[in-house]
Amino acid sequence: MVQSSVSQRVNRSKRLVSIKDIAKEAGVSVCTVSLVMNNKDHNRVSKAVAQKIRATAKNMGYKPNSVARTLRTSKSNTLGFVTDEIATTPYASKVLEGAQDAASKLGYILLTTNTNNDAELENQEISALLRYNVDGFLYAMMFHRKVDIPEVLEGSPTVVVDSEDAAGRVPSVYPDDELAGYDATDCLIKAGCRRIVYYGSATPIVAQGQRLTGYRRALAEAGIPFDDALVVNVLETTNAAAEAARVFDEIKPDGIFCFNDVRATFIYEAARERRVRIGADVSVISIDNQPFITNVIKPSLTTLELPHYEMGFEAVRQLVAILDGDKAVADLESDRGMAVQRQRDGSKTALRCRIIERDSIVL
Amino acid sequence: MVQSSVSQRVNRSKRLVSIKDIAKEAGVSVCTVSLVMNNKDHNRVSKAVAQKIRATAKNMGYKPNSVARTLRTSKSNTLGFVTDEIATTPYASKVLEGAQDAASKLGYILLTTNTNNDAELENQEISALLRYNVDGFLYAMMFHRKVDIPEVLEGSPTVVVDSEDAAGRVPSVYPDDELAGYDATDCLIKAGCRRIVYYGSATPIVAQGQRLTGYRRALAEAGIPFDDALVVNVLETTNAAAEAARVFDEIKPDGIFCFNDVRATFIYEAARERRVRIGADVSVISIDNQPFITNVIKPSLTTLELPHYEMGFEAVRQLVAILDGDKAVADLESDRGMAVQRQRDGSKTALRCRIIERDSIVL
DNA sequence: CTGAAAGCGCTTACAG
DNA sequence: CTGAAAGCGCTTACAG
Repeated sequence: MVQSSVSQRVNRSKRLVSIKDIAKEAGVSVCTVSLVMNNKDHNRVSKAVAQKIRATAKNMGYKPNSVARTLRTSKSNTLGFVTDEIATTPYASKVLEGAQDAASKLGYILLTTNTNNDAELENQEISALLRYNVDGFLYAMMFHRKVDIPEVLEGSPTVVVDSEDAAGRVPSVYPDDELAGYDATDCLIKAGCRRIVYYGSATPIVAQGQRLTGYRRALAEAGIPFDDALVVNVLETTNAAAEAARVFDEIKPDGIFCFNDVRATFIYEAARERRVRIGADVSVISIDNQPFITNVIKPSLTTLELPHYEMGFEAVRQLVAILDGDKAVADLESDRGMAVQRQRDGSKTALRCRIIERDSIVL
Repeated sequence: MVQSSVSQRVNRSKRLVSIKDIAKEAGVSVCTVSLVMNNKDHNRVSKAVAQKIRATAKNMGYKPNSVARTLRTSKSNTLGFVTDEIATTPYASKVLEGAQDAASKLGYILLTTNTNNDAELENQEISALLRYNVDGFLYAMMFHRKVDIPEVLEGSPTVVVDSEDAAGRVPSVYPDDELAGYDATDCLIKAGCRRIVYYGSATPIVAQGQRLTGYRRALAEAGIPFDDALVVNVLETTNAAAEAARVFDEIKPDGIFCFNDVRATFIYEAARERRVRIGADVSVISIDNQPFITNVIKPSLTTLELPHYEMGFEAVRQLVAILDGDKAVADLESDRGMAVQRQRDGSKTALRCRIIERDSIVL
């Protein structure tokens, strides 16, 4: 056994000071103490007594027991954070960080659990959280998709993070991929590009469709006709290199909007082989902001950042608004929340992606 | 307010079935039910009664209330997971995933909190977890260092993750950086390298010193004299490129062991400029396994992977062993745990880094 | 083999 | 303004 286990175990028996202890010490009843400790003493307890109670509580180092309070009130100030698979994508765990920050500011803590994309395990884990009386759930996915809310969650306030409830019933917070497609394309247009390739994903995920839609909208607004031949959808594992070659050899665009940073590396490689200078001969923009890519490849890649932190933060804000009412979250401000624009449609909240300007766009 | 908030709020009042309900239904007392539900009925409750209780419990969908049990027993089966700053490093949140998996298998759940490297916030957050009666703590850092355990944690069983308790008192689980340095260097030696550069970190973090030590041990074992001139410590932000150039222009090694993948990209760039072929003219190995680097650069980079998942898993295993005894964790097996070798020294557990072979080493 | 009772720490009507 | 009492759901001696 580990060396220090014994000495550590000893301390476990230490009983914390309770409301009863301070009642005895202050010479009042427990209910008076309770009133005061919950700041419900106004016009119910004399100033002097309240004063004394507060003082002795402080002296004795009183900390309210959340477990007891939960049992009594069946309100735990606790949120279940359920993920399908955390962190297969780097930085996706920023979602958790945002959720934790918001929760902390609102007086909540998070019970987190990972379902490994296993429906049975998911059920078990959620049931476990339920037994701990969590007040609500964050149902967080690894990427933007239409998702079915598990049945066990019915009856518990829930907010979906980085996905949309397929049934359209549960509030959902996710990136505005249409706007990201628009912003990225618009950025190229503003840089003077007129022949813009969308180097997209051949997998029909939500982001692909919406980013393409945004691409088309930006073109339309600029009066540039849409040309199907400029849409090149690829798979990282199969035809990405070949299609990147074709982009330069046949299409010869002046701007390229890549679905993500990884795909952009194929464009970079093809450009290098042809001595096409990105940031000088052709402009490139993409989405994801994986610093290990965007800062490492030359020239550094201009890209849009998915609002991971903000999604977590906003989802908690909405969940607590459901739980405790809008006033409870009124003065909650995200440190970085100002960077995103919300776009609401019923119970859906699409968060704008921030653009990170680097050197891959021709000035 | 969000559309569905009202319908969601309604369900909150739903009371779950309790031990009392099933006692009434089965015509027995609550304590008999309690005994049975906790499988303590052997030789204390008749088989028939136990049978009946189990059946009605199942019928009524009984779920034990963990909050009540915690209040009564002051054992919550709950662990506090405290991080300094989650996920500034991609995949570092694998630590959490490993911890969650182990916790789930051992019947624990995690309360997670983020201190943002703020001592005051850290105190608050830990105090909050204490109020929820967590049985113990994981104190998880973002990278391997000597760390001071906050005072609030005293008295609570704690295991440090990805760092070492500076005082040497609290059990600590971290990567075996010395062995990583040894393994990386040894891998180059086995590939025939004799003139091996250690392209390290100019920041004196724990990993730097230990990897260098491992490098020297491997050299010594192979009978290769250590040459201080082959140690090139750099900073990513300042002299990495210049020093990488010097490695090729002056030192001309046949093998390069890079402190991490990001540094390896400087070596790659310098090699490319000089038309030195990595994987053919010179062998390169590094540490981190950031797939976005290692798989993207050509040739793909052979590298060692930090045991993030395993550290989280192992730390929970040790913590629960302290809490519930060694037998409680006896049949816990990590899905991937077999890939690591533990190296124990008192309360310290160093986990081996797995080597991921790719194409940057000359065959 | 089974039940009555106390109690974990707290909150909340209720009575005075 | 203050206190006695009940109860949240459970477990654990104790008695029979």
